[in-house]
Amino acid sequence: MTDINTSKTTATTITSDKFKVACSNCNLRELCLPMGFNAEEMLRLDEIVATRKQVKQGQHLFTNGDPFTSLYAIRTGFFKTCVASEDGREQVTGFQMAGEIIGLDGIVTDHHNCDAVALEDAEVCIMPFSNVEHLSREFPVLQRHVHKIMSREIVRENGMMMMLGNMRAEERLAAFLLNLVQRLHARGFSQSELILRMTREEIGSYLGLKLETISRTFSKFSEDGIIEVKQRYVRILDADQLKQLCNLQTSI
Amino acid sequence: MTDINTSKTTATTITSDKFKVACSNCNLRELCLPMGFNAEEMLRLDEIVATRKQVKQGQHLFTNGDPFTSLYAIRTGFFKTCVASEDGREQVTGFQMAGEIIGLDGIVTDHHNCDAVALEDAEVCIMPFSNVEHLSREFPVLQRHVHKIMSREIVRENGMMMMLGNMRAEERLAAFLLNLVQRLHARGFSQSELILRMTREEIGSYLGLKLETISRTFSKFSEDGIIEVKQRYVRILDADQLKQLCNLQTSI
DNA sequence: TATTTTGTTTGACTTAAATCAATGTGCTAG
DNA sequence: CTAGCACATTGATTTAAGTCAAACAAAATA
Repeated sequence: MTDINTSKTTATTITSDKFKVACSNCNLRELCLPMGFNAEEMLRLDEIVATRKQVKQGQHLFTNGDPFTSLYAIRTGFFKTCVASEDGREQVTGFQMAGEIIGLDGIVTDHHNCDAVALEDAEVCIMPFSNVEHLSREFPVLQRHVHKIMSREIVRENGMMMMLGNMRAEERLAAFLLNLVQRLHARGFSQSELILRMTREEIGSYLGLKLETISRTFSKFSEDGIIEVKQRYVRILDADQLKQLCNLQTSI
Repeated sequence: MTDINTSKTTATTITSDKFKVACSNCNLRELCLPMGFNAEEMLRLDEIVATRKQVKQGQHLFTNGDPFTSLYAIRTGFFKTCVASEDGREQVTGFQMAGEIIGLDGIVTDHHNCDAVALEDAEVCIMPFSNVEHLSREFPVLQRHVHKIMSREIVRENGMMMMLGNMRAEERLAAFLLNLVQRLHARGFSQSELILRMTREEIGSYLGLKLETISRTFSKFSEDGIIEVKQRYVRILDADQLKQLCNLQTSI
């Protein structure tokens, strides 16, 4: 377990390289660095990411109905977003990790339309949306980036609709694992092993399945030699077979 | 059938009032009218909606993989958007009517990530996205509006995920009908009757169900006196019961 | 008008996943 | 160390929706 995404155990050892990679996308300042800004422009961009916030495991970053003021760029930690129906059924709509943005759901109504909950201790950058908009007017490259972030979320959710509408349990779980591992890999973690930050029930909610089905499907994959599972630890033994299982393009 | 959304039969009779309402949202010029722009500013905004395009029934407005250059504001007609998996399964991701925007899926990758198909003869405004971005920098109110359009789509898709992940066939169809009729009502059409522009199969694809299930559920609703169905014509007899069936907030 | 074609309804049967239930596992805290 | 708790696994059974198939209706075409 050298390379794995065990934040608590290895958080102190991941000091420079890993951390830089993991956070390379995590706020707009770092993000715009490779876009050729000068020092002064960088300072301006810093205005929108000056404030940081710690969120303890289990705590809500925001809740459905909260007034919308800011987007949040995740620096460290892991979140879920979920919506609830009137009669209490809950649907996890996404899992977000370092470098990803939460809060886009609030723009349209000026209040949030889902809950964001930390699945482990986390740190976020608070980006007041009026600042984002103001600076977007000044820096076209930032404006385009904000648009891309929103468009990416729309495309991701299109893929989720395909998954929930058309795919069988095995396909869904395969696509889910591949997507997770791919995103972790882009942050410098292993391609073949990961620690799940969520329960079987949360995975089930996300994939439109019950927790028992998730458990059974994990066991099936394990028996077939496709993965090795032990509690939250998952190692991918046969990525090709996993890819074959899901004909969905998890490209984004 | 006085008030119903029969575009072909009544298109010529809907000249002034109805047409204005139906199209009140249909492009940025009309949309920004109530925002207090002066004539000169209006002319500037006209730049991005100068071009119109006709799309015949069955034709693609754009196709997955097409280079992304523009958003499209629907003036008249009805579209579906859909994504396909590698093995050919198709998922309808949305139905769009006059006043709504298509093409947001293309921003993130500079090419489109779904197909947009006209379900009846349609006219759209072509809005080159670079123009939209340019003018957004100049007019904060337009910038905010563009952000809201994207956020609304994200929230809508969150609701779809709840639907596809948690709701039963009856709930899905009830929510679908209520949503359609509500959007039509906002455009000046009847609250209680509508003409479906799509097949049972397309409804099924959208709702994650098979066409036979759609047909059976229509029949069930009809037997229960909740709706009257005859082919594509639907009249809602008991909206309350329909609302009770779906505990989903179809607010947006 | 006759004839395909396309879309819809309905019935009989199957199945994937849900539900219900029991047991197992590994933390956490006293 | 062990008691309690949250989470996970596995088995038995049920069920909502899918599948297969036939008949029907409406629209398009000849």
